[in-house]
Amino acid sequence: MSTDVNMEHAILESATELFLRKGFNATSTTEIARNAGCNQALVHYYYRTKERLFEAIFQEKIKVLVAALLDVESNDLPFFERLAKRIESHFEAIRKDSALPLFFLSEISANPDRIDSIKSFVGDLPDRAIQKMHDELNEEMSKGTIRPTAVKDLLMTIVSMNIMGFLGAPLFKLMTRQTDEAYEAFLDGRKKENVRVVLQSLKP
Amino acid sequence: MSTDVNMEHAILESATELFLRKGFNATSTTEIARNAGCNQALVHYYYRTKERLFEAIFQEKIKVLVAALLDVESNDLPFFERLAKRIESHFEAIRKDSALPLFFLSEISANPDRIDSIKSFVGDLPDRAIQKMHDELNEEMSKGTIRPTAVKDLLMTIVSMNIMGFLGAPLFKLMTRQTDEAYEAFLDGRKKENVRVVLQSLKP
DNA sequence: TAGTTATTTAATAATACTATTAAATAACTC
DNA sequence: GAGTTATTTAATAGTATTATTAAATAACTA
Repeated sequence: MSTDVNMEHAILESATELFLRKGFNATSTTEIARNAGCNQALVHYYYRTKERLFEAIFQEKIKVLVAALLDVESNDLPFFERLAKRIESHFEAIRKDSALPLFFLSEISANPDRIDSIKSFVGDLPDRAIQKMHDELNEEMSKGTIRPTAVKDLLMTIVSMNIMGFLGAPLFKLMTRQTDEAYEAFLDGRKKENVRVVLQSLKP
Repeated sequence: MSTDVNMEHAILESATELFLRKGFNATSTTEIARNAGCNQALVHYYYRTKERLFEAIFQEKIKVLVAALLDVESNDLPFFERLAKRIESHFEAIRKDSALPLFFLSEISANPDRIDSIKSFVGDLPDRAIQKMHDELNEEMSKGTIRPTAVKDLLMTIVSMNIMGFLGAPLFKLMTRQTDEAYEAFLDGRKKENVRVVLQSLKP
């Protein structure tokens, strides 16, 4: 935490950390203030309400998520290599902010209205990304290089494979009795494994 | 809710529903009581504290989870068919209680101590299941019918594929603009798709 | 039916939390 | 440096929450 030259920012960082780890309801503005090193009233001075503070963070994190899903502006590699690159890039994006998936899923579950906040934000970006992928898949299918494949299924498979290792970390560590280090190493291997599984699943 | 012949049970059901949907912190004993149709003090009469009530439910749901992961007492089919059966059975187990994965993941994230509660409960069950699968895989590998495969990777792939469709439902529905019905149909298809992807990933 | 125990409620103590206000301090402007 | 604005704090109103207690009601037992 940068020496509070900017307390407003320190509060945002403190709140981000706590909201991501413990969720909206389990985090109090008192705790946010303590963690940021200021008086509790200051949290309200800058953000008026806990809800607004949360919204600010939620919106910011939606940006990160959307970027992670779509930013993979790909090059002119052949299909399979291009796809491999995207999967790896998606994997790395999640690794960088690995608390995000659970954060979104639980906050949406606890308060479904928040999905509107996402809806208005992402607009038609997903549609365009899906359309693009659709075209790419069609081209390969007509060449017979991949089996008939629905975009939704491919996307679901990629996201499933890439997210679960991070999402389920505590439970997997427990079930497989792995230390934190061993699990980190395991995750490293998953990146390649995910690519392999997805690509192989497309083979005719 | 069965006409409260048994209010203790009604409270448990009410709390289960609310805890699963909104999590521990977002659920008050007042709400649990209202939802069960009784006075708030009765919740404490039967369960003393909110924490104990939660523990009771958490423990009960661990049983369900463990059963879902391990109960697949399989028959004497050939390897690939046996595995397919297990994957489908796992998929159905999750579908039956599809709020459980998020419930565990978020409660553990919000309060990591809860993992001890799981640890003491499951004992060496995971170890034995993993060992068993390990033996089965080794047998196939030595016959050359599957590629070299680590149990952990195979398990992670199966769980990833089977859980994500339920876990990510709200977000996937949003991203792909599917109605609830369309998404249900999509999930139906996922069961077979998951089996296909996993089996294909084992091919040498 | 009288007495005993179990269930349920109303009332409330104790606490924690969000948000506001007024005052104090620091930073800035001219 | 005086005046103005921005930042920060202490104090607190208002509310919700968990948990307890004592009393009321229902169920059971002999």
